[in-house]
Amino acid sequence: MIMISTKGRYALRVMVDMALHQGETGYLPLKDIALRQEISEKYLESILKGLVQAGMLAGVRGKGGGYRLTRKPEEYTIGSILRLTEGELVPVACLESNAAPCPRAEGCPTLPMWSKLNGMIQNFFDGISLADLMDKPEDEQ
Amino acid sequence: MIMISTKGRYALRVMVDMALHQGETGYLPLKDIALRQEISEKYLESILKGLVQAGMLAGVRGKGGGYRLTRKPEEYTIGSILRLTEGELVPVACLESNAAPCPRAEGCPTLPMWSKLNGMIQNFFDGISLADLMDKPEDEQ
DNA sequence: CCATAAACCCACCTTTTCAATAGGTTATTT
DNA sequence: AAATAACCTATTGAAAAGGTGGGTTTATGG
Repeated sequence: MIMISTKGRYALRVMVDMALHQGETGYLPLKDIALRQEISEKYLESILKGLVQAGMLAGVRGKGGGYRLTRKPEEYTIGSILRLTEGELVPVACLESNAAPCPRAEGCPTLPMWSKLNGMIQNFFDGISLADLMDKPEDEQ
Repeated sequence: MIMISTKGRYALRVMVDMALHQGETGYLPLKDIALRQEISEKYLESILKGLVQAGMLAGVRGKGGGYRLTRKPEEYTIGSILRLTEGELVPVACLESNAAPCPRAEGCPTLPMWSKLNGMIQNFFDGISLADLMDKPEDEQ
C-alpha cells in the first residue's frame, strides 16, 4: 500500500523549495528548481501545471520569468496541495465524493472504521502548513 | 488517492463474516461466503489463498469442508490482515522496508511528516481487532 | 466405489494508474 | 531578432488492480 505517489511528494518538496528560495529573485525558473530537486524538467512541468491552474502558483513567461508562490507559506495546507496532485485523500473508494452509493453501507461492519481513519487523515494533512515544513528537521513535527 | 484496494476491503469483510457465522457449522464453504458477501467465487478464492498460507484461516477439502478461523476474533488485528493482502501499510515509498536508501533522507523537509503519519496508521490498524468490527454499528468505533 | 462437493493450483487477461517523455507554441525581455 | 521560459497536447512503457478460466486433488455420503 502506497498512498502518496511521486507526483504528490515532488509537489510538496518543490513548494517547500520555492518557499525557501523566493525573495532571492522575483521568479524562480523551473529549470533551477528541477536542478535543485533532481526532478526532470518535463515531469516537473506537468506537476506545476496543476498548481498554477489552481492559483497556488503564478507563472510568468519569457526572460526573467518563472514561478512564484501566490500566498505566504503559512497559508498553504499540505492537504490543499496534495488534493490537487493526488485527488481526494480518502483511504477507500467508498468514501470518494463521486462514489456510487453503496447498498451495503448501512450495516457495513468496516465503514465506521474507514470513516474514522478518513477523519484522522484529513485532520493530519489540513493541520500542517507549508511553513511547518520549512523549519530544518532537527526538531519534531 | 485510494490506499486500500478491494482485495483488502473484501478480506476484512469476509473475515468478519466468518467470525459471525462460525459455530453454526464446522467449516464455511467459500461458495456461501461469496454469496453472502456478493464477491465472485474466483476472486474470493484468490483472496483466501493468502490468508490460508499465512495460517490465519484453515481450509478443509471435500464434502463438508470449507474454511474456518484459526484463532479467536480478538486475536486478529486489522493491521495483520491488511498487511497480508495490501503489503506494507506505509504512506510513501521511502518508508518501505525494502526501499533503496534515499540520499535526500537527511535534510528532507517532508520525511518527518511521513514518519509521523506512518506511525498513526500503524497504531490505528494494529489497535483494532476483528472482534471490534463484529459489533453491530449503532455505536462508535 | 462412484458421484459430488469442496479446496487448491496455475496461467492468463483487461483496464487503469503511474511516471515520464517528446515536440511544439506563445509570451517576454534584452 | 535572439534568447529565455512558461504553456500545451499527445504519446508511451511499465506496473498494479481487478478479475476470469480451466483443471487437479481430497474428502464424504449414498
